[in-house]
Amino acid sequence: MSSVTIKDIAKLAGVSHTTVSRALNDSPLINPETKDRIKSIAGSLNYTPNYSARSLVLDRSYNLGLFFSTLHTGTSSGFLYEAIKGVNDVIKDQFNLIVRGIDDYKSYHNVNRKSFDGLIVMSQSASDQSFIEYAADKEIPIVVLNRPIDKVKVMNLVPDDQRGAYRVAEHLIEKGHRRIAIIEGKQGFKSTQARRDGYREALEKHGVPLRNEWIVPGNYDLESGYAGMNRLLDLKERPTAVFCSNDDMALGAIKAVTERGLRVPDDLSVVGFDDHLFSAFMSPALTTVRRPIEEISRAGAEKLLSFIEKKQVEKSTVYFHTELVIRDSVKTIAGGN
Amino acid sequence: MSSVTIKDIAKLAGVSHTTVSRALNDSPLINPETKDRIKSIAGSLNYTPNYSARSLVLDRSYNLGLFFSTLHTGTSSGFLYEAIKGVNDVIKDQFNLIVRGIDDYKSYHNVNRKSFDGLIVMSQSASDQSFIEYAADKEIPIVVLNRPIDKVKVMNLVPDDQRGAYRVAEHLIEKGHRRIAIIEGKQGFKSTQARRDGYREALEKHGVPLRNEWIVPGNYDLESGYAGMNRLLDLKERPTAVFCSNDDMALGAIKAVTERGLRVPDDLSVVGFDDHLFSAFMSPALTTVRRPIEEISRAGAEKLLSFIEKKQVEKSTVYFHTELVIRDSVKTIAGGN
DNA sequence: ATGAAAGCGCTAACAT
DNA sequence: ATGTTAGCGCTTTCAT
Repeated sequence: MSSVTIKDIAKLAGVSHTTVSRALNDSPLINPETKDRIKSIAGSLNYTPNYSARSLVLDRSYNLGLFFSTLHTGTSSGFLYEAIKGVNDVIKDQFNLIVRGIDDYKSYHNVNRKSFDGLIVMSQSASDQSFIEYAADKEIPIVVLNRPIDKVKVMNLVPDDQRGAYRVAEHLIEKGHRRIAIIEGKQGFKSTQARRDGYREALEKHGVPLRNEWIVPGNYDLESGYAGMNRLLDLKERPTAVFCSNDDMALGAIKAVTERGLRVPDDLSVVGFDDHLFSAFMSPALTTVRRPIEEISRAGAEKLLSFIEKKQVEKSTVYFHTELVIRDSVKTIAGGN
Repeated sequence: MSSVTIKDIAKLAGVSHTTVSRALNDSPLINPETKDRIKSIAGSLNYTPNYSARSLVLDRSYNLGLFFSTLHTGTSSGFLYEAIKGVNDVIKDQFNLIVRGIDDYKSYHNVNRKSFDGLIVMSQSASDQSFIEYAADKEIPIVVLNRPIDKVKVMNLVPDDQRGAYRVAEHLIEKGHRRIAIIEGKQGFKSTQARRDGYREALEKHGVPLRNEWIVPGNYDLESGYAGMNRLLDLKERPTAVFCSNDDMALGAIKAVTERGLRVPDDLSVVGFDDHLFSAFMSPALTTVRRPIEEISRAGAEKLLSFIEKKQVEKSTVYFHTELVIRDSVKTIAGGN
C-alpha cells in the first residue's frame, strides 16, 4: 500500500503536480475553483503530505527539541511535567516535540539544523555547557531555560533562585529562628549553588551564625532529604529550622522528623523550594518558594517560535520572579513576629 | 553556511558519491582502505547525514511517538515521568521520542507511517479509542499501554488494576475494617472503573456492606482527593477506612483528615494506588498498590522496536502484576489481624 | 570494488 | 493561472 502523492492527485485532477502543490499550500496564484477541486480530491484520497520530502526541500525538520540535563536523578517528575506542559501548550500542532536527556547522547552528531528547527534546553547543570556551546556554534535557534549561562550568549530565561532562597531564609529569621540548617541540592547543579548563596546571604545580612554542621548535602531526591534530616537530628545541637533546597527533599525531611516522634512545625520548622503541586497538600502544608517553571517554559517556547519565524535570534537573560509562599510548616519562636 | 554532503566528501576523496554513501553505511562492498579514507574525511569535515533525505528514500522517519490521552488533567506528573523514563531508557539514540497529548490533535492527519516509525500510546481513557483505531488502520506499528483495549487488536500491555484494588481493599477488611469508602478516579478513565470494580469485588466477596454515600467521585488530582475526603468526613456515619484511587488523591485526602485535627491511621485509615515515588515518604507512609508503569513502558518500547525491526507486529494482551505495598497508613481495628 | 543514473515526494524558479 | 524543469541529499539498481 504505497501512499498517495501529489502526482496521484494531479492525474485525477488533470493538472500538473505543481498546481496541486500550490493549491494544497493555499497559493494565491491558483484559481479558487481549481483549488477546491484539488482539495476535495486530496481529501477523498486521504492524502497526507510526506514530511520528509517537504523537509528536504524546505530545509526544515518540524522538530523541536526539549532537552534536559538528565532524565535520571536530579530531574524531579514535577519539573519534567511542568516543562513539557508549558512547551507543549505553546507549540501545539505545528512541531514535533522531542524530549531527551542530554546525557543520553553519546555524541551530539545528530543534533543539527537539519534535524531540529530549534532547541529548548532545560539546563540544570553546568555539565551541559558543552552541549549548549555546540548548539549555539551550529547556529541552531536555541533558548536555555532554568540555569543562568555564561560564556556563550543565548536567550536565557531563569528563575531568580538566589533571591527566593534569600526570602525564605529571611522569613525563618523573621519568625525568630537563629539556628537554621540547609539541606543542599545536587552537587554541580547551578540551582544548588544559587539557593545556597541566597541562604547564606540572608543569614549573614541578619547576623545569624552559619554553622558548618548545619550544612548538609543532598541531591534533590526524597531519599536524600530524609537522610539529610536524619544527620541533622543526630546532632548534639539541633537547628530549629531547616531549609530544604527543594520540596521533594522537604517531604523526605519531614518524614525523618515524624519518624522520631517529633512534629513539624512544633518541634522543628521546615521549608522547601519549588512549590510543587503536592506541597500545598502536605501535612503540614509546606512553606516554600514558587519557581515558575511552567511559565518559563511557555515563555521560552514562544521566544523560540518567534526566532524560527523571524530567522533571527535575540540573546539576553531574563529573570523570572520566584515568590515566597507561606503556609504552615514554620513556627514562630521567641523573638519572632 | 550550507552543510557538507556526501558529494563534498566524494570530491575530496576522488570517488563517486555512491561510494561515499556505501562507505559511510559500512557496506562490505567497499575496499577497507577507501572506507577509512572516506570516513576520516567525513570526520574532518564534520559531516552529519541529512535525515530528511535519508528518510525520504528509506521511508523511515526515525520518529517514535509517545502519546498520552491528555497532557492536562488526569495525567499525574509521576505517571508522565515514569513513562518517559522507561521508553527513553530503551530507545536511547536510535529514535527521536516525540511526546504529545492525543487531545492536542485537531486532526490525526499528520500521524502516519511516513512521520512515525512507531507509536506508543499510554492510554488512559476510552476517548482515545478512535486514535488507536486510526493508527492501527494506517498500519503504523503500535503498542498500547496501561489501558486494556477491545475491538481493535493491538499489542496491549496493562497493569492488573482490578486485582490490585481487590488486594488493597481486602487488606483493609483483613485489618478489621467494615466501613470502607472509595474516592474514585477520573470519570471515563478505564483505570477508574477497574479500581472501582476491584474494590466492590473485595467488599462483596467478604460480605462487607457497600454504601452509596461512601462512594465519592474524584479525578485523580490532589484537590479532588481533598474534596472527596471532606465529603466523607461530613457524613453522619463516617467510614473507618478510605481507598483513594490513586496516591495523589490519598495525599489530598490525608490533608483533609489532619486539617480537622484527626490522625491517619489512628482515626481513619487511608490507602492509595500507584505507589508514587513520594508515597513511601508521606507521613504516615502510604499503604498502596504498586503499578509498574516504568516497567510496562520499557517492555512496550522493546516490543515496538522489535516490531519495527522485524516489520511484523504481534497482537496480544499482556497483564503486569500490581502489588500490594503495606506501609503505615492502615490501623488494625477490632476483629482484624 | 566502484560508478552512472534513476528516483524518493516535494517546492520553486522560470517559462508561457 | 498553470506547466516544465530542476534539484534538495540520499540510497539503490544496474553496469563495468
